[in-house]
Amino acid sequence: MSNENPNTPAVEPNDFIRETVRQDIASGKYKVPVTRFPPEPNGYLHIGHAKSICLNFGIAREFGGQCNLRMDDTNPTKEEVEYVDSITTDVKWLIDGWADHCFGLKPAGKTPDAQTVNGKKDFFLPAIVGSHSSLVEPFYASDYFDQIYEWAVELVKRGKAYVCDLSPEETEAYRGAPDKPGKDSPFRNRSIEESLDLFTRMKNGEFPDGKRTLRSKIDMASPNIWLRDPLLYRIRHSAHHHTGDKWCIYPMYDFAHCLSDYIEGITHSICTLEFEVHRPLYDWILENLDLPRPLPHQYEFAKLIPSYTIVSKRKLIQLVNDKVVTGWDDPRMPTISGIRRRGVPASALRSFAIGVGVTKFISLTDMAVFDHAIREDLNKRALRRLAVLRPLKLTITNLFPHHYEELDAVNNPEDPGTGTRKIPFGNTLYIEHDDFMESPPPKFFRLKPGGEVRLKYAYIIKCDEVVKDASGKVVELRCTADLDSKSGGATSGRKIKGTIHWVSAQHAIDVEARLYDRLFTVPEPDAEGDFKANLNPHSLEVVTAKCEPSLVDASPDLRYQFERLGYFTLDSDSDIEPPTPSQRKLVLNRTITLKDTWAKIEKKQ
RNA sequence: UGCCUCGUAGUGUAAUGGUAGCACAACUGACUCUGGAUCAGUUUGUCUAGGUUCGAGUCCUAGCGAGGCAGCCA
Repeated sequence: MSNENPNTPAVEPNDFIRETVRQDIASGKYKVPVTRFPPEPNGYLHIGHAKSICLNFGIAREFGGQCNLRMDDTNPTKEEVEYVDSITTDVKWLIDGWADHCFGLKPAGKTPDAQTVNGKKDFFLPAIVGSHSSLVEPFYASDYFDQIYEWAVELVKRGKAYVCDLSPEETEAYRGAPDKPGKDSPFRNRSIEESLDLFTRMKNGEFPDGKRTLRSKIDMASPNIWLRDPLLYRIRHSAHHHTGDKWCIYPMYDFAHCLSDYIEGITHSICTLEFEVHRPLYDWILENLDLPRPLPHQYEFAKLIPSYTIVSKRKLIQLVNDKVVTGWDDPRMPTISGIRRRGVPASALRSFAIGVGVTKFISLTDMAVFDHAIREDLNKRALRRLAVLRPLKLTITNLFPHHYEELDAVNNPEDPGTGTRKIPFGNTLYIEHDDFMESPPPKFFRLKPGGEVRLKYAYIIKCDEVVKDASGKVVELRCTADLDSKSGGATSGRKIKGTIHWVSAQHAIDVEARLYDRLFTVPEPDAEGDFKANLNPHSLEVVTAKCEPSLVDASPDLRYQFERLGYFTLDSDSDIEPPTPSQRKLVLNRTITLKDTWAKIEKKQ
């Protein structure tokens, strides 16, 4: 399957961050932009991350730069290799064929080189860009622990940092409040030598967790809380997924992030709004270390908040642990892996993630916009197939029971190059149960007693008889066909308002169709109260669908449209290589329904 | 009661002192062997009050509203 978006926008996106990048390149501040996508490996990537990925990689590709993937792994108690792997897979999938040529990775196992620049000591770890080699891997902030430690020592030597013995509770009390200045720590003015000694001993594991910290020395009275001598290092006797048990002290986000950016030569460090108040600290750290190369700068944008779902990692993990969904990649999840499994092409997700724009205004993005992006993409590429989700038997009484013919069906009217296929037709069919109503409301132009309808690619039929079982349920329709009305036939031009899909009962294959719907029933599930009270009880319905036989060859790389129903994709629960085609177990996920004007009319009536 | 940020149709997003546009949604209609797609059209907007200016969504002031910040999380 081509990963190219069939609707690549003619105009490149523009926003306040790109504006800055443009100016920085024009002024010669940087030669090319180097961005990074820095997730913490403590959960799966979701649709909100997709926006960030598209922003960072988008800037890289538009300005001839690069974008590094970096694990922001400075907290050993929360991070796992499973998440590193899923993140890497998801990023690759999302940018494949679009920005993989500016994907910055590093040689496996490589850490920064010490070098001298303009007479100053420096650490630098350049990326390998656009490599598909297996000898490259993502960057890890934890690969910089040696360098970050050295810089911490440097800050102490410059009198810009000190070891503090305050307990966590005392530290909090000393910090003050947003509208109340803090108080200096009693350890703030201890000697450089003593801090150096204590910091070394912290590193050597002489103290238990929480006993001491390394703090910057800035201003306890600052109106910005993040400038009130924020912590640089804490003690954590805990193994790390990437560095093992080498360390028992770990740098805080604020200290590690700006320096990681610097080491990789990042120019524009883009993050979400909640880090806005951290920016002065980001700058303070870099400016107080006398670094020889150009410094990175931080820019903030509003994260994506989609309606009818949640993106909080804590809540997502709860859905997984409580088995509300089958896993992180359940097609109802807003995770990138879930979206992928649902059958959404990467190009559709990108189109959405780019289309929502980049601002500093926190907004709720209507999921209908994503739905539209998916349909727009899939409409262009999906192979049309006939399938019936809820079968109703239909017998054509003026054809013999052994009647057999093959009809031509178009694979994709949006793409004539995909040609046609043959579909079998006989006197016994299945049609969609919804396509028949015994006493329909006005404007229902499908089948009704005595009414006529076109069978797609086949004949116009008339409903003569409705057969019911003992309970009164309709179990069969007996119809006569206008035998001259076959597509291309003598009376094929007759105007019939309705056209319905069907499959030949004798030739149809059974498929497990998983019909997914949105996971929540309200636009903002976690606005108030327990978000799980807003779960949609009908978010998954499983039916055995009757499909045209060509689907035995269904491929996970292709997308299908079941005509008049929706878009489907092969799920990984299917057999890929069965002993014989007829033994193949097929599971299809409904990616999204087609737009349904009738449902809207029906609702109004 | 501190600091920072943000307010443009229902939703999201443009307009960089010069005709408020686009997308989604909604609604009409055309076309249709997918009630899909496509095409044409309609409805709805600059938070408020002052000021600067020939001219303000844009600049200034004040107000109102929303959000963020007091993890040894990121």
